[in-house]
Amino acid sequence: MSKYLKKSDKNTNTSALISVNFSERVLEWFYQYGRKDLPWQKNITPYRVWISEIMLQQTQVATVIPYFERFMKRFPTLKALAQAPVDDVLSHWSGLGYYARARNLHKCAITVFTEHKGKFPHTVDQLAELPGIGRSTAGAIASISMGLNAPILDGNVKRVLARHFAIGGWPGKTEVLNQLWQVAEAHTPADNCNHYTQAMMDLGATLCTRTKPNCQACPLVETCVAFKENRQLEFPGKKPKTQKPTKYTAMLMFINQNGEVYLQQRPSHGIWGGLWSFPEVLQSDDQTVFEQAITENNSDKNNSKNNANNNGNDLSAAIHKHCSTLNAHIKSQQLWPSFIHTFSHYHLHIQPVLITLANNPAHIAEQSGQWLTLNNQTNPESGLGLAAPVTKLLKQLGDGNNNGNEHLGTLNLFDEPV
DNA sequence: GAATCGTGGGA
DNA sequence: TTCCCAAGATT
Repeated sequence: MSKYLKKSDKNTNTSALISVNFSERVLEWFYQYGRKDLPWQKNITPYRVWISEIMLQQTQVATVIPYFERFMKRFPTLKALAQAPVDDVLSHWSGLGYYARARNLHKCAITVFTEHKGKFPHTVDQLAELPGIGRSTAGAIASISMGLNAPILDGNVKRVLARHFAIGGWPGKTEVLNQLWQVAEAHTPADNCNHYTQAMMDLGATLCTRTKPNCQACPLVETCVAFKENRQLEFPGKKPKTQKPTKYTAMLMFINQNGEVYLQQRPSHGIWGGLWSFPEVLQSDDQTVFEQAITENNSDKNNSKNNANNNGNDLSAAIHKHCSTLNAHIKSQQLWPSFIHTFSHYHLHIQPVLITLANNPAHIAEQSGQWLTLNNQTNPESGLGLAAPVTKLLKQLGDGNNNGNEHLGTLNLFDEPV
């Protein structure tokens, strides 16, 4: 029994008539005005549609297109993806964000390859059991690439349905979401479901936009409750806003005499899971604590023994600890301008520290890090997944130690050696 | 039910 | 500048 089985009495009498009329108008509009030339709309296969749907989760079409092209070139088939190292997959995902999508994508490819003989299962329920595929993505894959009758409920469809049926409240609330799924099911047609799915997304993306909806051109304008009452912008309900906290960290950019930099792989869970990044020290939720740890070094260099705050938790101590572990000898170091990187749920204040070494430390087997040449860190050629701020810093390093940076004059230079 | 999980573009 | 949020899923 399907989790998403329609109730037999869902479409009755007038609602059935509206339903038929609703989808017919949407389809008619689509055949004339819908998008049909997006990369994943050519050579439609479950594999290509799946990749596109995962990339498009919480990500705009314009952003996805170049990633999709590169990804398909590197991983043309499910088998190619299943057999690739996860680092390679993450490197082709670098910059897209939500990296669990890439890890699940790889896991899913392996699952389909080994447990389903390389073919995606042809039911929504089975698709939704696969890693990274939820109900809406399963519906999209099933309808678009397999011709099955299945509803979807992405951000576009939520907006169209919420306005047309005046369904209030934030869709993040379960009750609102359930209402939207109910009308999504009720109006998904038995025939041409593949085109209907595409059509609803196009409607939301090109006409029923968040601001300035083009209602005059909409095939649903005659029955749209929000239009009739001129309340389009009230739907869908807004997410309650919360203030994002700020966290603090220092990134240690070690560069050896060969011009190689030291990166280490992050744990597979948590932020930037599985990506490669600079060693981080002095992580804190407290601005004052962090800034004191940063500035203590050069503010009181001649009196460090008498400084009550110099308790070993400052930047200098953290750097020496890392150098000891890496067998690195410091030649010089400097603070680069700090900057803010904003995530979906917090701000991260990043203080980069460039540490130029006087030697070339040997690789240590039991450590998760490795020394990498600087010039080919640009994704995806690096073969490693890199977080956006790391890519940015590596680029600045490669461009010649921050030359041309207007903020260079504000750098605080350490004495050397510390 | 509430948190977590990225990034870049547009208003 | 600041805020919102885009083809959501998972824990």
